[in-house]
Amino acid sequence: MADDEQPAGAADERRRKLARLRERGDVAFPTRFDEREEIATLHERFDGLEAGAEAPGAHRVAGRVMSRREHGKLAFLTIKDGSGHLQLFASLEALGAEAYERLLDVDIGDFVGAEGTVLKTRRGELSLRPTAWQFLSKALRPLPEKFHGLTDVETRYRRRYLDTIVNDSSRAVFVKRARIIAAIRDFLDERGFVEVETPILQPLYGGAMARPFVTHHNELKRDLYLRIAVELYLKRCIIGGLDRVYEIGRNFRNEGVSFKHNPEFTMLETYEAYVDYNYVMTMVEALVGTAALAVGGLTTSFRGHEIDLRPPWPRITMRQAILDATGIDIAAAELREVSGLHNAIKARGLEATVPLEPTWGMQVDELFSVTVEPHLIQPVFITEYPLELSPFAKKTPHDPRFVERFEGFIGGMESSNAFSELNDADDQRERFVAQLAAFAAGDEEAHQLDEDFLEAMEHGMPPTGGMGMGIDRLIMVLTDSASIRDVILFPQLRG
RNA sequence: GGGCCGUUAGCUUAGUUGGUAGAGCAGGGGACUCUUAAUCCCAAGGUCGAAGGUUCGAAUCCUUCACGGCCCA
Repeated sequence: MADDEQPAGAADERRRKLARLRERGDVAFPTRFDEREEIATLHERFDGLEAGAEAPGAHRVAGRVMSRREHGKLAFLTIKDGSGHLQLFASLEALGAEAYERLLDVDIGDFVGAEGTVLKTRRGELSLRPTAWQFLSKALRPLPEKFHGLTDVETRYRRRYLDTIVNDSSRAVFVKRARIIAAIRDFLDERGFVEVETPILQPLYGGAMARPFVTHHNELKRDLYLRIAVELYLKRCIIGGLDRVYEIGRNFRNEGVSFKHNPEFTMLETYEAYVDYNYVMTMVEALVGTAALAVGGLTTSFRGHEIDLRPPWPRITMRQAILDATGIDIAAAELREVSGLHNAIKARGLEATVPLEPTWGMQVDELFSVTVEPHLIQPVFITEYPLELSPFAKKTPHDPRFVERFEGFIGGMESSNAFSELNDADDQRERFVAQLAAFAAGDEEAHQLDEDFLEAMEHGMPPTGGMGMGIDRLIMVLTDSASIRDVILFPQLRG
C-alpha cells in the first residue's frame, strides 16, 4: 500500500487540523505526560463503583483515541493504552467551552492525555471526566473501521501495528508469547541451566537437516551461513564443562512458508550432561506444562481440539506407531531394505498418498509423516528413529538401525526433538561420512562434515541428553493460533 | 510446484443473462448533556489489483501477470 493510495481528502483534513492546533499554540508532539496511571490500574481500583457514583481525587490517563460519540454538550471518547480501554466522559460543563471545542477536533487515532475524576456512568461504564486535557500526538492516517475491525489477512501481517491496535486478541497473543518465553527461561534457570549465545553467522552450518541461507563477509572474503540450528555449538559447551546449557534464538532455514513454517523461527535447544533421552522426556513434559500455566492451564483448545498437556504423555516407538496406523512392521526382516518397504506400501494400496523415497530411512520418515503425524493431536512422544535420519543420536542397544531419539508431537505438529547425544567421536565421523554420501547422491539437506566439531568431541564428551523445541509452534498450541504467522509479529510474505 | 478461491472508497462490503458502481463505518457540515456499532439531517469520496483481448458497450466474459488465503506436494 503506497502513499498515493491514501485519499487526498482524509489526510489533508488531518494535516489541516494539525496546522490549526499549532496555530492555537498547542504542542502537537510533546515529549512526555507525567503522573500517568495505567488504565488497567484504574479498572482494578474503581470497577467496584456503583453506577452513577464518582470517586474523589484526580487521575491522569493517556492513550490513543479509538472512538468518539458526540452528544451536544457531552461527548464520549474511548481511549486505549497498552493495558486497556477507558471512556472519557467529556462535558462542556467540566472542561469549559474552549477545551471542549478543542477536544472535539481530535481525530480517531490521535493520542491524548487527560486529567479528571473517575466515575461510573448511569449505564455502568467506568469513565474519567476530564477537567483538563492535552494533545500528545497527531495521527495523519485513519484507523481501520471500528466495528468489523481489520480482517484482511495480508494487511494484518504486513502492517502488524494496525492489527495490534485494532484487534485486542492479536495483541494478546504477543503478550502471551513473551510470558511463555519468560516462563521457559525461568524453568531452565531454576534447574541450573546456563543460557549461552552462539554464532548466528557460521562457517559451516549444521545440527539439522535443512538448506541454509548464505551470506558473505567482505573483509574475510568468505561465505558464511546463517545457522539452521545451534546443536553443534551447544555440544562444544558441554564438552567445555558447562554441564547444563540452553539457547533460545532465531534459526534460519531456506525453505517454503506454510502454516507451520517461517524461514526464520525461534528455537530452544537444551543440553544436559549425564542424562539420557528418557530423562529429557520428563523435562519436556514439565517444561511445556510450565509454559502452559504461564498463559492458562494444562488443558488448552487448539484447532477445535481439547488438548490435555498433563504428564505423563504416552511413549510410542515409531515402529509401533506405523504398525498401528498401517499394519506395516518396519522392523520385520523382509522390510529391512527399501525395496521390501516399497512392496509393503504398494501391497496396502498406500502408494497414492505415500510418495516412494530412495532410501529406507527416508521412506520410513515419509510413511510416518503421512500416516501417523497428522493424527497426533494429544501430546505424545514418538521414540526410536531410523539411524539414517539421526546423525547425532546414539544407537539403541537392541537394534543398531534405530537411535535413542524422540520427537514430541502436539496438535498434529512436531514440537520437540531430542536424543541421547552421540559422544563417540569415531561413530560420529562415520555418520558424517554417510551424510556426505547422501549429499553426493542428491540430498540437499544432508549434513556437512564438521572437522572442528569432531576434534572437540575427541577431547571427550560426557553422556548428554539434548533437546530442541520449536517455540513458535508451542505458542501456536498455547494460544490457539492456526498459523505460525499469527504468533510471529512480522512473518515472511512473498514480495 | 499443482488445485480451488479471492483482490471494488481509508476499513467492511453489495453489484442480476455484459448496459458504464451502491451501502455501512471512518472523514467533512449541522442537531443533540448518560452514549458505548449512539442517533438524526446534508454533502463529498472509486483508474473496480495490472496489462492485453472479445464486444456497439466490460467490475462482470477470455488470456497473461502480480499479490494473498485455503488445500495438496
